[in-house]
Amino acid sequence: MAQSLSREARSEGGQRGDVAIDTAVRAAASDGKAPRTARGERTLRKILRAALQEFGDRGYSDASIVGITSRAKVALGTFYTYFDSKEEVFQALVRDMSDQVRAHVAPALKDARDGLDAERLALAAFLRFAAEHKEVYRIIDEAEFVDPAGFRAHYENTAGRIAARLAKAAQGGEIRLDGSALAAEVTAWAIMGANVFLGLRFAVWGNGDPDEVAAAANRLLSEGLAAR
Amino acid sequence: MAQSLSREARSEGGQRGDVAIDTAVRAAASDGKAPRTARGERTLRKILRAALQEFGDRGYSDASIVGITSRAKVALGTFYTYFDSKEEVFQALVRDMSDQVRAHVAPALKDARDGLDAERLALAAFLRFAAEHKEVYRIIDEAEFVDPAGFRAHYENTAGRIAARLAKAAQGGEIRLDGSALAAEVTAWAIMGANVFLGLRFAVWGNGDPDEVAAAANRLLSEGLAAR
DNA sequence: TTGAAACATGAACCGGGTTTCAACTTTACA
DNA sequence: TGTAAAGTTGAAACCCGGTTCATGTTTCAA
Repeated sequence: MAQSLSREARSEGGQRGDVAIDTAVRAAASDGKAPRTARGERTLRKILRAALQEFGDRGYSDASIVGITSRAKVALGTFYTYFDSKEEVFQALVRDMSDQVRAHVAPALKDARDGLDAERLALAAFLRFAAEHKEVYRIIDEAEFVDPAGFRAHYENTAGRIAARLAKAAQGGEIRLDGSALAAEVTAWAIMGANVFLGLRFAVWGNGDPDEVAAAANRLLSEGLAAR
Repeated sequence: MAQSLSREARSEGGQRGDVAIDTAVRAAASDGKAPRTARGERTLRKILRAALQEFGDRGYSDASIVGITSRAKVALGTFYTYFDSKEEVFQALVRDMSDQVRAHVAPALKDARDGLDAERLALAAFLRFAAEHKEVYRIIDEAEFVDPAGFRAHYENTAGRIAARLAKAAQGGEIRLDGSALAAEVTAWAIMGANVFLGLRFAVWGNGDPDEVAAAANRLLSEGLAAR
């Protein structure tokens, strides 16, 4: 049921450059305010898309429900058919954006020649995504204050995925490994933090070529800084 | 003149664990709303201290002027003797916190045996500071949305300082160096991002021992991940 | 075709927070 | 000691945006 609705609605949305919003649709759906009609799902998607834009370019506190509904071209009250509050849409969006990032990075890993190369490709994919979707970057960052739980979940999941990749590479003997659990977690968080800030500097603000930036960062990661 | 006022006022403030707020005092002072009296400076300091607490534990949008003035134990209207708006105090605070971080990290560098060791000590000092002053961490982070210019300035300055340290170490032949300007900037931002996220994970959220975390991160930085 | 459920509408309500201001108190300095 | 400048006060004006709700429209299944 939900399946067929999704397929129907997706075929009319999805302009170039837009990110999908399926996770948010499902999140809202599991919320007791699920649309039960194709029209309903279409409206929900319009609102979610509009909310992404509104939050993306005005920030949480300057964003307004009127702003969202007028972008979506629906009446003010319609918003409350699908969400209980401003905060709730934002949370739905955060979960979705978290998923978006993962979904855009994952396929890039397929081409990796080895574990370190996977990290390079992951970073390059992330940089490309961040450059093209600054709104997404911004929403996740602002979640630190508006939806701390969602924010934390996003980064813990991301760090967990990095740690898992490193563990696999360590098992294959490709990267050095000192058994300490702390060292493993520190490494994962350090890589993640570096990636996020490189995204801020070179994708969101400046324009560095994603591949060059990723290559430079990868050399640092594999060889370190100490002279031979 | 301002000198003697500062000395006077400082002697009555400064409870244990508090961060200083001198830069913010000066910033406000250069703003046309400078206090011209010892009493005035005392009040300004009370407001700034209160604002730091209020923003620190409620976040920018939940923080209120009433909250600030009642913490400071001054009347609501007094606030507007020193600041034109809520945003303006926040900006003053951001500049100040940026300075605080620098001021707490700088002295730790004196004991460094070499360039890489300096980075280790810098991180350890930062972690200690972040653990003890989560409000400061939070305010700088939230500046991304409330005071983008201040936020950007903070990180560009920080990255610049890291880059300068690395350049010096490279000149001494201690760390490898490929001449590329991009690589140098990528390295500085990567280190900074790693530090910030390690601060979030181990100082603000969890509790990792600053020295152990810094040691683990430093090994990653100097040796990299590639197996021998 | 029809009626019940789902959805859409936007004016009005409402609370909370920022900012103003005129009266009052304290400080500085001659 | 006197007075102008600096600082303090808090009630009230003012603004703005989130949320509600009664009414009207569309959808869907029988």
